[in-house]
Amino acid sequence: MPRLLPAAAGLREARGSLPGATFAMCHSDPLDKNFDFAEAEPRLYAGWEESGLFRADPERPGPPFVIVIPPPNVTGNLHMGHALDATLQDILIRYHRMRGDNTLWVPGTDHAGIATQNVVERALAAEGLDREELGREEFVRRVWEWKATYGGNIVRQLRRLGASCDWSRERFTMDEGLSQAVREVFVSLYDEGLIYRGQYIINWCPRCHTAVSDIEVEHEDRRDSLYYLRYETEGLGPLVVATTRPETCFGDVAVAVGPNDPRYAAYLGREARVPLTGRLVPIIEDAHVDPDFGTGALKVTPAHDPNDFAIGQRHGLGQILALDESGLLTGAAGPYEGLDRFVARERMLGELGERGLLEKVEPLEHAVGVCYRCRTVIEPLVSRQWFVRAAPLAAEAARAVRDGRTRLVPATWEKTFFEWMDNIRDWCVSRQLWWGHQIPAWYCGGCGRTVVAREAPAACPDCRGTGLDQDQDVLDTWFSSALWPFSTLGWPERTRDLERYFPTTVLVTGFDIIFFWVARMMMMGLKTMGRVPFGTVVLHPLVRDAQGQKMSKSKGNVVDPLEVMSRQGADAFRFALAAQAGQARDLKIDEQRVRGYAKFVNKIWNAARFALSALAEAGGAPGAGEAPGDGGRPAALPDRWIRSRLGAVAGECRAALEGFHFDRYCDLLYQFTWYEFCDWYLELAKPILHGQDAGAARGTLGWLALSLGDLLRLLHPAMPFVTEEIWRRLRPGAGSIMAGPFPEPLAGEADPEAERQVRCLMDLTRAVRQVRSDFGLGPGPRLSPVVLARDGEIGRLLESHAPLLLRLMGADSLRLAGDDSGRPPDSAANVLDWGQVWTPLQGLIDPGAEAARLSREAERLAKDIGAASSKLGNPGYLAKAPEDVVSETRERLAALEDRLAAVRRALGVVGAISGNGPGAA
RNA sequence: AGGCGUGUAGCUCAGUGGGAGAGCACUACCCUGACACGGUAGUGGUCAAGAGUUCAAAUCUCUUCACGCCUACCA
Repeated sequence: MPRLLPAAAGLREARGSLPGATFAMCHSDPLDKNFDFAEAEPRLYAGWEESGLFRADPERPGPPFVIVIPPPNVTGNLHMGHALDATLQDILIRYHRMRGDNTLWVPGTDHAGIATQNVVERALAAEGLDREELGREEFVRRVWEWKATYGGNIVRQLRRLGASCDWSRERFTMDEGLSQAVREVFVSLYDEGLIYRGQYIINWCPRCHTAVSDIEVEHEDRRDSLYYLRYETEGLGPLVVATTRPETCFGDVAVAVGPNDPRYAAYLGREARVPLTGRLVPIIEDAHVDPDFGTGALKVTPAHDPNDFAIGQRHGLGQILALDESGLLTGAAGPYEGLDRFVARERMLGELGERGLLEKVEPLEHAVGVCYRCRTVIEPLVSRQWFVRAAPLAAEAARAVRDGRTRLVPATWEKTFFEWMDNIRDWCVSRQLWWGHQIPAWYCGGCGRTVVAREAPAACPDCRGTGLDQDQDVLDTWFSSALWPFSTLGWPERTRDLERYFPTTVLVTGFDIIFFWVARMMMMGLKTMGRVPFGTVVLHPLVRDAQGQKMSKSKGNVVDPLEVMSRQGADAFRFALAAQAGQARDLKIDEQRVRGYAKFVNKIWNAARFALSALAEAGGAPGAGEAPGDGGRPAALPDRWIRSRLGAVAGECRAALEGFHFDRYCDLLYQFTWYEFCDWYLELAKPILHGQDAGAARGTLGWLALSLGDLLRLLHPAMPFVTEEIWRRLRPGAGSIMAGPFPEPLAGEADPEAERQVRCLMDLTRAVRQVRSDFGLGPGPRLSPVVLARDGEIGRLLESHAPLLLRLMGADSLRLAGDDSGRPPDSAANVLDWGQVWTPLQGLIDPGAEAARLSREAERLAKDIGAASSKLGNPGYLAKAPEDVVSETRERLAALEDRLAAVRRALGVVGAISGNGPGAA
């Protein structure tokens, strides 16, 4: 009678109190040859969502395991980076959920200031509208409207991937609660003097019409020109200055030369005439000037160059704005006023040439700053902006990483992190946009006082005037994302979620936003919460195309994850991403590889098909929880073996996931599933299942079902859909596979004896198959191998499994022969007497080719034997190498020698067949 | 300029002190009753180059070469 398997024999049942779930009927026929992912994925996902298994409950027991998703842009569509990010997070979340941890995965989206504003502006342009026409209020209303219509894309797309987020906790960076968090942080940092407003040189995008922070400027190498301009002086002849931006000369306030530069000693204290304007500026010396670059003289334009700005400060020089916010020349440029900077440059060069003020032009390769959003050349500009004083915050963040409160994985990123944190500059947080968190600062029209407050003040605290105007700027979008780990949990309210789930456990993201996001979350988390916002940061590679090129629309090499999923299925896609998520910096996504894992999904599906049909044949599925057998331990060798191996693999999977080695986890399961579970276990189980012994068949069937279930559980975090679909057929009514448990190695299941015996069966089988293959026999001819059984145990093993071996080998009979060498075989392959097998094969083989092949093998073996024996003849090795290493080498040497002997015997046989081949050497 | 990283089979990549591995591709044979999206057996490598440390180096150290990325105020 089948009975319930005792817990000790199976893998632990679910702990905790995850809600049981009921599911809709399975639709596809269990006997379909392929998994119909297109049908199953949406159905399964809907079932999961309804079941409530994604939802976190702070009152449940269990250690918290919390991830906040890196919020994608609300206007965005799922790209490869998101897909990788979400896959890795989902693997961790599902693994920990199955383990019984109290898991929470917070999803959400980012309002993405510039990006979103640009997108909506483009859409309006298509309607013939522009933002200025609409006015701020109407424009912002349109953006919200846009968000309502299109903002759900990415969230739906994450569902297609199988992401098990807690959608009841979905957040948006401009939600009321999160906006409140933003104001709260801004005001308290201002009160502490960590936020200030000031007139400094900043990076200005003339297309987006806004300031951008230093890290939002990307540098592109460009071939440009270096122009040598003559600045006339009184009596001393012209002073030649090299510049790449001649149009900024209208903003020049000085010419600087290096300290103690003998070439220019006479010029110091004199004045130079700015070309085309006739304006006189002082000639000064400053340490910044590199005497070896250009002419060793530098024009100083404090309003339009960060270095010149610093020089201007040092020397108390003024500033002249030569360019406006659209990149057009100002009134300072006289006749050039109103011209675009690049147009003006061309025209000026003509005039300079005509007037003999252009000494020469040299080609120059240099880096040009461009806007990371629209790639327009950035114009440094003096402007009044809000800044976060970053150094003290960064110092805390760096300390937290140095003392291990937050760990970066892989740790090599720590150096990069410190490098930046130790050299951090103040963060310009104001943006001249309409879409975003408006800065909570008000200016009194009466007395000019600035009021920074959580809510709009009714009147000026100084003059009581009511004419207060709020700052028109909004905050950098990264300001609100920096608060994400706690703002999403309800802060500044003291919520139950915040208490239970903060700090979060792991942050998973690409290394490209370490500075933009990770560092700033650390700074804000430490400042605001007094704790690091996450314990571990997992930095994954960046996804590239199959050639390793960055994906971009202009290159046309963008691979759409949705398309890949619709062709190959979400499971295959996820598995491909995770299997390649090693410690490298690039992840090359190639659909061929995804296709390979789709085959793997098919392999799993068919293994299940086999098991399910065997269960059905046995008269109603006993279910994986039921198995006959004694004392809950498997009796048959294949079952003992697979239980032992499953336990070991479960342990390795756990270790891989705990260490964030997603690639190892995937590789492990791919190899085990295909080459052990399918190729060997199922094959070894077949004769038992189809055999005469009904009790044995029932027993193996139970273990087969149980083991398949455990395998599915191991695979589930990476391949949620197919594993769930099979699980429901395998254990109807048992609830979702995602409720766990995740298999773990149990001491009672390790069975080294069974593993050794199965290895031996495998070696023997392989040896015979090799004979068959080497001689090109095909499956037709029946063989009668003779095995040299050199010890009683092996003999008994072979005798007890003779039918199995005959089946595997395709042999008619299997004979055991004694051996007089007395050496115990350590590799069963070596006990086959090939000569006995081959002798009757005369006429079926090509002796010449066979002799050549065997000679090559003999050569290789001799080389390996030479290496191993010289090692064993080395006194240093024997003295210093660990004992197990030495004995391993001895065993290997013996095995190699056995093999060589067999190959030589074989050569003798081949020689005998050919009549003149190489003799038995 | 500085920092980081990479270089292992045709391709994509694991492997961090003791037998050079995986997937794909390739070759041969096989539609064996889960799967031809399959099975079996194979081919293929001076682990970029050189030197050093060690009984022992793909692995540790140094140098060189090639490539990539990041940071940076050479106008």
